[in-house]
Amino acid sequence: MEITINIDDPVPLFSQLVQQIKMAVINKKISPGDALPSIRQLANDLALNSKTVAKAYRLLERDSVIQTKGYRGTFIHPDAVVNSTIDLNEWIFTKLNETISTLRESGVTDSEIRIAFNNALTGRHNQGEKHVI
Amino acid sequence: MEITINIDDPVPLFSQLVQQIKMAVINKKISPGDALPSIRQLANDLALNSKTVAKAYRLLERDSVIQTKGYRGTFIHPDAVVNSTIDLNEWIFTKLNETISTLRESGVTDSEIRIAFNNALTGRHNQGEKHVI
DNA sequence: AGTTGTACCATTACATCATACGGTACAACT
DNA sequence: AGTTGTACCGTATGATGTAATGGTACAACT
Repeated sequence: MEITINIDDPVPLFSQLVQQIKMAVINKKISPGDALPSIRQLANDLALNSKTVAKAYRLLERDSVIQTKGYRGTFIHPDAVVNSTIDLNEWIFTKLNETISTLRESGVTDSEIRIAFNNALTGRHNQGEKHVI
Repeated sequence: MEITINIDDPVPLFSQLVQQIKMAVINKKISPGDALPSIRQLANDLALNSKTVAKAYRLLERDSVIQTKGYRGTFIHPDAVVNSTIDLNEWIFTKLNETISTLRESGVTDSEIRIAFNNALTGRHNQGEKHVI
């Protein structure tokens, strides 16, 4: 498994890692059950911070592409091949697009959508015009 | 119609204007058909930039609270009373919250939601992990 | 003792955006 | 000539979020 990180690539480092590991799974460079290098080991090899690698591993486990077994290390998930082909971002994009389209059709400004989005995401409510009678 | 703008209020100036005009309509300080001060006039009276007032007017017309008739000036919309009580932001907030909840339940990170949201809003696609086979 | 993943504390650089401002110009009216 | 709303150019500031970095610490194992 050869992983190459490009600092000049606009794609975030942790994303490059996620991509390449998924690609390695898809292209059978690594198979379910195989052990992955430890976070610190990989960080050292790629000259990255361990937090960056940890972030990639965390996302990969969320997508069930890898499995961390605590002190025993990290391994490729049994269903890794299938789960590597699933593009979660595509689904997120679609979901958000539906909502945004609905709002736009009602004449809502992109600015207003953005503000409301941030409010919704951060949990706070009623930022802006609180003219409720 | 007395309008007071507070510079120290964290609420944006144009929002304060929108609020106060809607409140004036609700409290019958102004009635449908009444003429509003011109953008430049009001900006001058409140010591605001004309663009700030114009932005408020634009939003008020979008909400059908006022009606601009070009060179003839701006007037209170016939349905202003009803439309002033409608809280569009509430509806936007609810709509976005539904989508965000759905995504979160699927383990999607707030960070990922934010990135996908920006991509969806700016129209661009496939930012981040483009590992599609 | 050394390694595993993980969870905190933190800072830095960079990008994006909202808000508000200023100037200039236009057509259509009084 | 003066006014109306509107549209375009622009700049400046403050806020916010991402990405990436560093250090420290923990329990559970070999």
